[in-house]
Amino acid sequence: MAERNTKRVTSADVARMAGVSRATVSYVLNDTPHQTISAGTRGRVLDAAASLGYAPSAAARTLRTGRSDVVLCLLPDWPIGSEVGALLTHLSGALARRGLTLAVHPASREDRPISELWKVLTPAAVLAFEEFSFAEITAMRAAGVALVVALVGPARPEPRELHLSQRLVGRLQAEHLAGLGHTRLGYAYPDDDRLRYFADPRLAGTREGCVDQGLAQPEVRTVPLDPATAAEAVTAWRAAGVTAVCAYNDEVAMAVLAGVRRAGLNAPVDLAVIGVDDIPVARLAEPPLTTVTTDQAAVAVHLAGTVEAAIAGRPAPAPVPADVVRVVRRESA
Amino acid sequence: MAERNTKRVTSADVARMAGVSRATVSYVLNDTPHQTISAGTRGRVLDAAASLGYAPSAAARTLRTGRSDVVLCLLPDWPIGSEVGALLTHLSGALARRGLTLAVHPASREDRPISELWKVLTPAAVLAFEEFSFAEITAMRAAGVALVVALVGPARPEPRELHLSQRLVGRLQAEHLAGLGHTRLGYAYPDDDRLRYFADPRLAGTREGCVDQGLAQPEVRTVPLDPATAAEAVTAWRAAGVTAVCAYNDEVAMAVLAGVRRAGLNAPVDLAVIGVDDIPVARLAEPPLTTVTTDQAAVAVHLAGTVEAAIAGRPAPAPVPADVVRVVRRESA
DNA sequence: CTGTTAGCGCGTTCAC
DNA sequence: GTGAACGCGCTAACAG
Repeated sequence: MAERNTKRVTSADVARMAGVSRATVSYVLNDTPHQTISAGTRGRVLDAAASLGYAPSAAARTLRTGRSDVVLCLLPDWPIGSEVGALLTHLSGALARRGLTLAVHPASREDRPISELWKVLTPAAVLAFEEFSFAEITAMRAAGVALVVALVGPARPEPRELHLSQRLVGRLQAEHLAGLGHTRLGYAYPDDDRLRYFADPRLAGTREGCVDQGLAQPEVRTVPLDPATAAEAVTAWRAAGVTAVCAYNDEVAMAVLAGVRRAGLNAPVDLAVIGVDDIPVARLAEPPLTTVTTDQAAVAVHLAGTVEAAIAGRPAPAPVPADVVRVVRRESA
Repeated sequence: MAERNTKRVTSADVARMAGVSRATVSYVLNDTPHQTISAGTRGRVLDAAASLGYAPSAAARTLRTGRSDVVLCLLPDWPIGSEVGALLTHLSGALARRGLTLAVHPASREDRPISELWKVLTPAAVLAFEEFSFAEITAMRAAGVALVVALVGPARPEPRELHLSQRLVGRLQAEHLAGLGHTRLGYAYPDDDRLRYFADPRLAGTREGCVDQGLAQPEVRTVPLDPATAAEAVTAWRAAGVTAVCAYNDEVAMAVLAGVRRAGLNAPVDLAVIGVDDIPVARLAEPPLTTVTTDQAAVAVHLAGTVEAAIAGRPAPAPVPADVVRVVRRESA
């Protein structure tokens, strides 16, 4: 109640109020194992801490332990969609429940090199959408960062954390279209090269789905967000016998729809289209866009579990289940 | 070069290598005023620091000075668009050039209260999109946070940092439509109540623009992202003699366009529409959407200047110029 | 068992 | 230009 802060409340203040030493305060507040503190003392310390509004100084703790409770997430300089925004929001909550704080850092060319960043924040873990160099990884590890992950990127020794859900997305698109009776699929690949680390696993998933459903491999075409160019792609697909296309995301899907109209055709009768993300304008498309959504909350929980396990030195949790992705059926497919 | 890190490099290492005391290292590296260090010593310290790859521990510095170089930006739990994403990216760069590090924290209900957050990070400044309580503000100030700003929100004593650019956006929409000969405007207000802190200043700008251009006040209608409901709004506008509408953003604008089609009409002949943001799918709309964009880099630089000034105790810089906003002309208006 | 004393981690800054 | 203390929480060693 009495929160008439003027200066920072330190553990010394709590100790004084509870009539114990600072060490005791620390033991109580951290539930230190192998230290037995009487219930009475414990209660007095907890009460004092609460009534003073005590929050330990992260700086001091970090200085002492060599590692902060911050999980640093480096954003790429390429456009990230609302999907990633939602993921981060959920990740923030999931980490908070584990006593970790998410700090997101939007990259920018004018920025200092990332080494500056982690040296400055001494994070417990670093997540990134872009690749780290080997030198960077070893340097961070040496500096005490428990987990360093590139969420996406070329699948090397082990697959990336976010690959699985991306693959599931692509697979589900193919399954949905196959279920509608389509046998010849197209794949609308994004024009921005920087998106390939997301696009490749999605396309791989679609390929897998085609194999499973006994369909031929999809006809892949790059589709920029431009009606005229998209119309050319549509014409080419039609000439190849394609009757339905999986798009990298809803934006590309809407470009395909614009291309269909521009070509004087109609979706889904002339060409069915399915996107990814269910962005707000997907339902405003002409026709409203069928799309695949991901349960970002579930992915976030998995990611948080992976981070926590790495920090505690425990093995990583089981991968996300296949039902994190789901089709939102509208008129376009 | 020799960056074979194994442990953290500390100022003691630099001091040893340069053959001076730690105090001297600190003075050299911080360019401390009123401390005269000979050029020779200076050079040796700088060389040692560089060759060791020395980066001061932020934790120790924060512990000592009571304030970190982190600028904390709290995101709201309501959907933020790519506009804000771009702003943050530029802000990150602009702050970095001033020696400050941006840490973005996506809010979430499951999160701990924000007091936990700033107590833990001891940021130099806190920016937020939501309102702080008076108690929170005083507590943060007392804890050493130099600047606490709610970027948007009800304009109280002084207007919010981001109000001006929002007003300029709304004003420019009205001016553009007036320039096209329209005399009776509509305003498409977003359905999500949490967006009103952005929507209100935009609408206020449109009202100002109408006054300046000698037009009647705009006919305001709430437009959800749903074609059927949007069609009703379109019909009502038409009945009221409205020939052009300013939309809160591109998504709402695309809803209006969907409503126009649903009502069996055509844009821009039956109703002209102008959006805000120039999201990627705006050019894919039917017809392609005319919209207003903001130079987020300029806004970010202004914001960074405000933060820097507050930390240094200097007066705030001049507000952003009117030309941070610009019309992207396409077919819808 | 219960709790205390003491020193560390690292950059900053005052006094000599 | 240097020695030394400080900021604050953690934890090994130790006393009652």
